[in-house]
Amino acid sequence: MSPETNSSQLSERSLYLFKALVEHFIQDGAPVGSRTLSKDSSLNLSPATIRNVMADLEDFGLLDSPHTSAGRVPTAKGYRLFVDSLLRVNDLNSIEVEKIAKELDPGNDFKSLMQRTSSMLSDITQLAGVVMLPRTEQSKLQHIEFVVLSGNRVLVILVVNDREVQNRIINTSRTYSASELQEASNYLNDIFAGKDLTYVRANILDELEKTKEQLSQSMQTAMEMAQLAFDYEKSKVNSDELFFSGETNLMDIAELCEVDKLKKLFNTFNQKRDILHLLEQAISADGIQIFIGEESGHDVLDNCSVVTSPYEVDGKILGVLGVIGPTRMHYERVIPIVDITAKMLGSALNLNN
Amino acid sequence: MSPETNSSQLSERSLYLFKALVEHFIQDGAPVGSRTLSKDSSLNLSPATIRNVMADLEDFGLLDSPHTSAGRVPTAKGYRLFVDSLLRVNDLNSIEVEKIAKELDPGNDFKSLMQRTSSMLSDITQLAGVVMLPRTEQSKLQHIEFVVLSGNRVLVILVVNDREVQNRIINTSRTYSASELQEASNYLNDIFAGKDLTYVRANILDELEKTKEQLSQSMQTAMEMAQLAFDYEKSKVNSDELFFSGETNLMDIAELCEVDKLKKLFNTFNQKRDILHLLEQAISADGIQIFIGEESGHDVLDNCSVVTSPYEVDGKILGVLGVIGPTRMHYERVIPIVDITAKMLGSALNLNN
DNA sequence: TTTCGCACTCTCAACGAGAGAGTGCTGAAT
DNA sequence: ATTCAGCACTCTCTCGTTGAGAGTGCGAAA
Repeated sequence: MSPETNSSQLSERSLYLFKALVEHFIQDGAPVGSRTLSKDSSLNLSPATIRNVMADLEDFGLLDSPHTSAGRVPTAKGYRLFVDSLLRVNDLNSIEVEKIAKELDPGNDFKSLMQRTSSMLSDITQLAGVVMLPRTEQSKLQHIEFVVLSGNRVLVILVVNDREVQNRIINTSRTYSASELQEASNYLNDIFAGKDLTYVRANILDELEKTKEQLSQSMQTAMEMAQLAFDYEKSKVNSDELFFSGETNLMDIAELCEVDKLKKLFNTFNQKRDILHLLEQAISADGIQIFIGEESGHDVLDNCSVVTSPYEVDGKILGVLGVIGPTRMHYERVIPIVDITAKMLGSALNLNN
Repeated sequence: MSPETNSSQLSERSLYLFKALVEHFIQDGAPVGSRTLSKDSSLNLSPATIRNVMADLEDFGLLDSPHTSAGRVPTAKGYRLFVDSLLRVNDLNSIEVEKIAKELDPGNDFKSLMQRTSSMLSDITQLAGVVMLPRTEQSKLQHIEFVVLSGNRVLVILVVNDREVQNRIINTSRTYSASELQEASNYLNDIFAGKDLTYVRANILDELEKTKEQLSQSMQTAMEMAQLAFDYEKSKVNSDELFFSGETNLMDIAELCEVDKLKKLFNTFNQKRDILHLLEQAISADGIQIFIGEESGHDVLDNCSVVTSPYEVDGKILGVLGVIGPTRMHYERVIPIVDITAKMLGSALNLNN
């Protein structure tokens, strides 16, 4: 059962044939028979010999046959061995690297960059692209600002992490004047700017106590506002952001083209929850990570593989991006694309700072 | 060819039978034969007689038969007659009205309300829901604010129409201090708050000239910033916002369940352009509008109908919402749902003010 | 004008035959 | 001990056929 069992107990030749079979299957999508493989592989073996080898591989759980006379197909375990030990990844040609670089022009809009990255991934791989931007634990409050709206409503604007802007509207019990709120924001910026959001939340009450004693009206106002604003933040589901694109590319994949499977898959995308969960597993990996078929634990992803890589700025992981496609995908092409995209997105974000 | 031709030249009985046929087809989705209709309709006519009537209806272009021995199916023109002249709309029962009302709790987040409305529509109809929020021509600037970011970047925050917040980051040629920008925003708020965005854009240059003469440094700064900010606005595509949901519901519809049709349809949703175009046509209509099949001019919407209604606040149309489903949908149910949702969304937004 | 009867058309599901692809096993050759 | 040719076997897929079922159109009768 240990992964070593496979590669060590199998002969060089078996592995060579296995690799040839997987490549053939990825190319054609049809079960591969002994005859095909005999003609295909450079070692001159008869179909009969190859059949023996294939029977061994099937015993190891690397291959499966849909039915008695239908050639062999790699299992999830087979794919795992393939991507872990046998696959040789292509280098991307420079034209494609250029293309990726061009699409990742940082620009000024954070979300648009994420969206473009996702689109680019799906475009270039003809699969579904996904970029996750986790709600960072560490959120440094940079600036807080209040704007009076009509009807006892106040717009709170938080600038976080030198990049991200959060807006929320709070209902207040009484009408505040613009100058009052100006004072409040000045005060809050003075004490909380540069602090972590969780710290801010935790210390509002303390500050409120202090200011009560000092009885300054403006500070009192500031604290009231802040409390409302950050309560809202707390109540808000801590939803990370996920940018999909090219889901429809998956509709061409023969393995998935039954409508009800597609429906389940698309529903999963829409809910985001499961995909998030999957990507969160990848966030701690220090490079390309590949989830194959059922391995991921989500049975909608049968016949699907997810190739992911975290992207980082200044050695700090910011998020995860990746590609979702059929298990039968061109890993040797997809892997370097995901890899380089993650790196380039990282540096694009770095420039942005 | 004029719509009157149909209803006037056809006998009462023909129309009655036609209506029965359409209702039957909407229910079952199978072509309706003369025998079925004979048993179904309360007027006691033999199948043969009904066949004669159906032949007439076919001549009028209201019915079609997939093949010689397969009963009849309504054409787009037939549906048009049906929804325009024959349909009697159900009243919604109060439980459903309650349900809609509950989902449309205004809350404070504008976009979330739109999203919830769309979800609710798709949920309750089991079709695809869509809510459009057009980028309003009239955008009153309420407040402008600058925040210094690192690296010569400045965050511009515009509050527009007492509700909407726009963020953009601009690159500046030199570093500005926080107090400089504070002064700038004060100045800009003084002269431009309450004005229309297009007016602001148009008058920045004029003001710039004036301030040049006065040579005040802070005003000069303000104008420079404003110009950068509003140039950005100009370059930004004037993209209206569209909230879809429940697209996957359409995967159950028998008429659409071929994968390549679905793919085209979903691509259309993703591009948004065509759907926007369609909804924009509905914005000037003063109530429910129904696009049937190819009528819409977008051939991906073959076999689809779109039921729309504009929603308004204070008599001013804010946007359009609707439902996309098969031509064979329960109009008598969908129409009142769309209608009441539009009205309730209108009043929810009104409360919000 | 309505209806009955009848011949006709078209689809669909079921069935069976045959081709094609691929296997596993056996026994001989290397 | 490998390797491999031969062979019987199995399974799928396609195609043609067939019969049932549904529905039509038309002409003649009521």
